Amino acid sequence: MSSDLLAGLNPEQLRAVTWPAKSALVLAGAGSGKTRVLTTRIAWLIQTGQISPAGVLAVTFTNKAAREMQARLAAMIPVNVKSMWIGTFHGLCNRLLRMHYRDAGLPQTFQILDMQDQLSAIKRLLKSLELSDEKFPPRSVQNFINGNKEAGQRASALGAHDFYGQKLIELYAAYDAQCRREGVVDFAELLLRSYELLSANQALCHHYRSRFRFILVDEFQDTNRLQYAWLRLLAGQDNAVFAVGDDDQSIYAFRGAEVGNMRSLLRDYSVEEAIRLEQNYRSVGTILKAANALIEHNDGRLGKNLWTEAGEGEEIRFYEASSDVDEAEFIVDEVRGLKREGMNLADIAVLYRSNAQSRALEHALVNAALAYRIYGGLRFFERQEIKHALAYLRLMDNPEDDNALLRVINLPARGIGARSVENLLNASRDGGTSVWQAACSAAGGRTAASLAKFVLLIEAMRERASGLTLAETVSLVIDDSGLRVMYEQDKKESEERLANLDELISAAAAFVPESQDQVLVEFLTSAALEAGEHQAEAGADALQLMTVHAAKGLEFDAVFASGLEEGLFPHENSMNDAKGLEEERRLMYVAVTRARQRLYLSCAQSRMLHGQTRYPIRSRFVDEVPSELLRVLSSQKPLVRPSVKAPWLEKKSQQPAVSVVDESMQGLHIGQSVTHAKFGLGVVVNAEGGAQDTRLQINFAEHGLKWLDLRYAKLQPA
DNA sequence: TGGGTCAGTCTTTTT
DNA sequence: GACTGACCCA
Repeated sequence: MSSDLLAGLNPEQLRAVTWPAKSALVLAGAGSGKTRVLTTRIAWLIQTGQISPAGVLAVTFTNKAAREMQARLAAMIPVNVKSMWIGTFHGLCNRLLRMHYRDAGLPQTFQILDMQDQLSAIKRLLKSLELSDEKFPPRSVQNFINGNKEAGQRASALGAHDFYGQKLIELYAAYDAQCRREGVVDFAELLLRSYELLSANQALCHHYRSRFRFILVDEFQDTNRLQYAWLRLLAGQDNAVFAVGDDDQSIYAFRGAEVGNMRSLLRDYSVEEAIRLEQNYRSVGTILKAANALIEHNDGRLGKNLWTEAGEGEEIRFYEASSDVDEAEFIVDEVRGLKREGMNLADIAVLYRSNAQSRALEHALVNAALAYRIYGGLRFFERQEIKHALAYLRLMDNPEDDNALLRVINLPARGIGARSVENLLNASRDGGTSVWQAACSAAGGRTAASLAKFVLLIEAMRERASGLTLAETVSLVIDDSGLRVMYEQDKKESEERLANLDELISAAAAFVPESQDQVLVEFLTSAALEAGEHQAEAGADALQLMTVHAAKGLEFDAVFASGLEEGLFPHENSMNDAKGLEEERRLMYVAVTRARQRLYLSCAQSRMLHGQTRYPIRSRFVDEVPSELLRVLSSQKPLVRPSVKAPWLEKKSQQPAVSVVDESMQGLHIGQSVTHAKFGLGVVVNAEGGAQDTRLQINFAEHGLKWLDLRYAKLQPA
């Protein structure tokens, strides 16, 4: 009967699926059927009696992927998929910590801080320690803490060479102490804490080791050091780690992912050779050729070449727009055309490097009345009204949660202003208590009628909520806290916010808890862990807009890779070191390999960014695609930059550029491509000075922005 | 205390 | 452009 399962697999897939009970590394190219391999292997292991469902530990990259894997398995074999441990690292660690909260030294109902919460916790800490956030930017403190946690390092294990470093370490320790006091745990802490739980607790570790004989990991290229260590710990000497990944699609180094884990796995688990899945079932030939050519430019790859039995397909279309607006309009036109040809909007994606780029697209789409869906930006559980409501819920569950308390203590305004809060914070710091306790004692005092009311409000809500369902509780909180009235009175955006609050009640009604006794905690946990993954879900027929990161693992009939400009894609923060640039290129590789049939590449000669206009030049990634694969669209805009008068010049009327008389520019103008003997190709982006001393600012492809004196710089129109 | 305005800042990607 | 923090005034 296992032949059913294995039917239709190609030889490499079959080899991977039926790999014996030892560790393996599967190098799975984009569109090579890796999800199928992974799920089929689990099904095969169960069907051949090598493991029971409860012995399965599978790690996915997103919660959505975990759900999909469960659904697929349920369709493949008749087992209770609930008994399997399938989830993200964070989800699995959360599960572990909830089950063994005592051993882990956590309160039973510990709450999870998302990045926002963590940041505000850090800001609060800095304030209480009277450290200026100029010297210690909360963001970098956050990075420091998370970076170290992801490397498995506690503050106590760190050493510093200088005063500043020492201070950071102290902050890290103080932050952890604060979290402990408040009963909260950040993302990285979930992992680190469960790692420590297992390594400190032999019996527990053994228990899980003997349970999970087979450990399967998807998107292995995006695991970080701590996750790798966690896997090693669980695998011990005897268990088999079956890791599936693609080093060419490693795009999360910025948050600690180590592609090197792939090589480490080969070494640490004595895997002789990786299994390569190179046959692609997704894209046509030209797209694969482009992807292969592009990724060739990276060094140190494990090596892999995608091929297909499908035909060559169409050429890749390239369009260089005059502006971001023009680019958006071009995309809209093409999407309309595709729709006329019968393509579903939902099978078309517009990808971009950063979320901010969606604005121009959105604008054009609204004008064109095309249905679209944007993934990214603010997620549901990150919206302020939702976070406010959740904060009340958290507070009811655990009043020691200072983060939650401070968020809503004066929201809606109830006469507890900045001054009172300050006093509370001081009292809590001096007394070594939570802010809640400080509020309780201060509420007894004479001046604190509003504080007393707040304390009573929370307690009353807690009492009234007992015995209610989750949805009823959420509804009660929204009403009794005054949030609903507050938004009803507030005209700005109130409709949407109220709708979101109602949506929260619906989400609570639809929530399926694992157990009956911790429903609220589970709900809050899932809100934090799944805050809204930026992954597309099937829905109405609408054009899909998302970042390239969010598109990982997805595929579309047609893909627009937009904003292919130096400084944007590759992003300026990453393009100056080799590693950063290679990650950008992998990102581009991911973008390209999302497309099944048709791929568009586009860039713009001018773009509004951060509220000002920039004149970027075409991304090097466009040039890394072999030109014979490209079809350049728009005849009046050849690959070489045109030297027509740029339309955006009019907009620059307040800019210094205007003070320059035309003659002084020797026939050059802003937006024009030029070459310089030393700096190479660039674009004139600004000008200043008078007729005698004109200086031009030029954005060079290789050397970035430079001011050059027109009298000396020998510039040639390109 | 609370609401308003304004200037200044920082913008890559996210489990 | 969006969000923050600072400042001012009722």
